[in-house]
Amino acid sequence: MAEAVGVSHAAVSYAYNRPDKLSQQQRSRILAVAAELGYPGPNPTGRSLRTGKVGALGLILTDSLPYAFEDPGVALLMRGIAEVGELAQVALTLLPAPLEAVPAAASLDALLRGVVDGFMVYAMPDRHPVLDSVLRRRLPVVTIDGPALEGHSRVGIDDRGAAREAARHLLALGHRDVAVLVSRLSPDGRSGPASHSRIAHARDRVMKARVKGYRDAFAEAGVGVLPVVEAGGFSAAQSRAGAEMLLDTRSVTAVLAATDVLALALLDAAAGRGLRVPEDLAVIGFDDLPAAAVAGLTTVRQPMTQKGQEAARLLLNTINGTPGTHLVTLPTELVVRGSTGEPTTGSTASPH
Amino acid sequence: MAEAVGVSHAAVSYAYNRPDKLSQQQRSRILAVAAELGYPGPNPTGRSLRTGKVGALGLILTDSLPYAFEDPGVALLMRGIAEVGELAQVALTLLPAPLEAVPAAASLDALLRGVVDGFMVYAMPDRHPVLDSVLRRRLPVVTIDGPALEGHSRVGIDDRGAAREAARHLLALGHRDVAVLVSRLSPDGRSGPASHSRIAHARDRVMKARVKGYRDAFAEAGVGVLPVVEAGGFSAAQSRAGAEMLLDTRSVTAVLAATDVLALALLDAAAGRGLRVPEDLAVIGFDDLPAAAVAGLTTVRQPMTQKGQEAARLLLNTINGTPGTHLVTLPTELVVRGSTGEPTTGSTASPH
DNA sequence: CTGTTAGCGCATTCAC
DNA sequence: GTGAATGCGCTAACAG
Repeated sequence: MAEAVGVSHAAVSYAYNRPDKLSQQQRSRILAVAAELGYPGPNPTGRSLRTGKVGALGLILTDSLPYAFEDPGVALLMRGIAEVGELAQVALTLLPAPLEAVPAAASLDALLRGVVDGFMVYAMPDRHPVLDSVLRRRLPVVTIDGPALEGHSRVGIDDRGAAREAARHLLALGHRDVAVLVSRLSPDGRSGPASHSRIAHARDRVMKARVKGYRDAFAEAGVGVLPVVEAGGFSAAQSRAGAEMLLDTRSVTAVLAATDVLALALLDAAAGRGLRVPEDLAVIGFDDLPAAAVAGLTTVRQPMTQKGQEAARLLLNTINGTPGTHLVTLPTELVVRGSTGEPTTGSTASPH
Repeated sequence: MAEAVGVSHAAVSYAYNRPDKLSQQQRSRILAVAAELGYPGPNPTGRSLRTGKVGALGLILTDSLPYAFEDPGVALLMRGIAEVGELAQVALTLLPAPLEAVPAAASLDALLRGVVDGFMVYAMPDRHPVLDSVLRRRLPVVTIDGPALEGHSRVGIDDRGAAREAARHLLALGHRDVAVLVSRLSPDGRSGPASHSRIAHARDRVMKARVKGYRDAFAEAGVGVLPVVEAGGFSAAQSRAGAEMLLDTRSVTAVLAATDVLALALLDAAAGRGLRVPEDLAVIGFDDLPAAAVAGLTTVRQPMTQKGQEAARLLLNTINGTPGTHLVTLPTELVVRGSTGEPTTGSTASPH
């Protein structure tokens, strides 16, 4: 503390944080000297150590960060988080969540080192190693669409119920030959038709819940078969490949796409084959991304931005000492646009 | 340090950070006790205070954070940053940059408190108060498309040259009645036709440079008039309003849109009026966002992701002690698609 | 190999 | 009002 130039130590601290505890004159003199000496003001790290607060919320996304920015849904989520973060004057720290393949010790470290006041965990598959690391930090945690963590708040939607509603819509229109397209059921890179067992052991809770919802509706209606195809991941390339694969292997009048990204890829793939939507192929998505409206996609709307807001608010509250854990379930809504209609008598979407 | 349970203080630290400096047995014993006691491992804040490093890169965006997530270009930039950051095992911290209107003292504080090892500043207008705060921190800084800061590295493109090339393309096609649409010249919310003086005093360097480039080409060609219309901001809504305004007030055969977001809005607005592109209206954008390819937009490609990568690398190097400041200028390229063509003899795009 | 010592920069007591 | 002392949790350097 080089500010021995006149006054003593704590006075400097007061000058910055407690203007009331110092004489006006003293304060401005200190600030002037500081400016002259190029003293940058209280060091945030020192302050954090002392106060125990950092002023940053950590956000952990599945898979690698770089990919996350490809996902329009993530952007909406972050927007919501940023809105309340900005109001509360806290920063948003994106933590690099290591891929599962990486040896735990090496890169989970980075996460453990993250200087934040709490974590938000988005769409993490069950039993992902990162969860242990997060829990070990003993900081406030809020999961979003993630696993329910003992003693921590969670925000999400009723994925199963919403998916059920989407499937009912298709059934009501008369579709019986329907397939499901999901991004992935477990983070192991596998793609292609998914067996019952694979679905039963799915680690991606959101995808699993949506598949369950679709099946609920078909079971209700007494329509037995509902094949599930897995794209293998969330990226645009994987989504497109999954769409092509489904169209290659299945002869259906409609597809239940578990995300809008998949549905949009399906629309492209269908157009590439000269299939008319919805006459030859009806498509229903999930999420209601901005692009869905443009494409005229029938889909399930979920309030992604609000999800982010809620999560950030919940986390902030916990950080600030409000006790209690909350489970917030946000509403969804089926949005019917032009990509769904009654099936034509002969299915023209045939294999190859 | 409650770990007086057997060994002494620093040994615990070694157990976590320097396995080689401890006997295998000692180490595992410490770790076992830690697990039992629920000791979360070394506290990141304490470590940071001691080592002087945090493990996080700060990113400061113009205007408010929430809006930034609406901008597809920002997503690409962050993607690049995240790629490098993930490799280097550092987190990315998004700092809330206060709006200019807000009284400086209040919210610049949050920024000063940001616990990071260095800053990346994106597209900051000249003389924005946030710059002072950043500089005051005396941490490494890299600006992206931002003002050139004395002694700090910078990455950008040749906006003026690239814009010149875009304008030349239009001139070569035979267009003479052309208008420029920019998002904003200064962050004061003004929209509408921009006077020469307003352009000359523009604080948004990127927009200003592009306008200059457009003008260069028209001056070269001896075509005098090149009206500039300002949308007032970057948002989708403002872009659309700006596009409508331009179409309302100007009778032109082509528009030089200073960003793809504006160009895309223009395409929509034109479609809404039944104008054919490029026959009735030629449009050229800037950035080459993914959406530009889909829309068949002629535009200037700039490597946004690479911008992020370079900036992050530069910052990381500086943080790690590599001396020197660098000015990196990335290449651009004119991408001709379907939105530009020769003007038809009679301009059909008439006011109202 | 192991334990001890000494700050990193700060905010908060408490005494004056 | 102001100044001096204390400890937040850690790691680097040194001494055993």
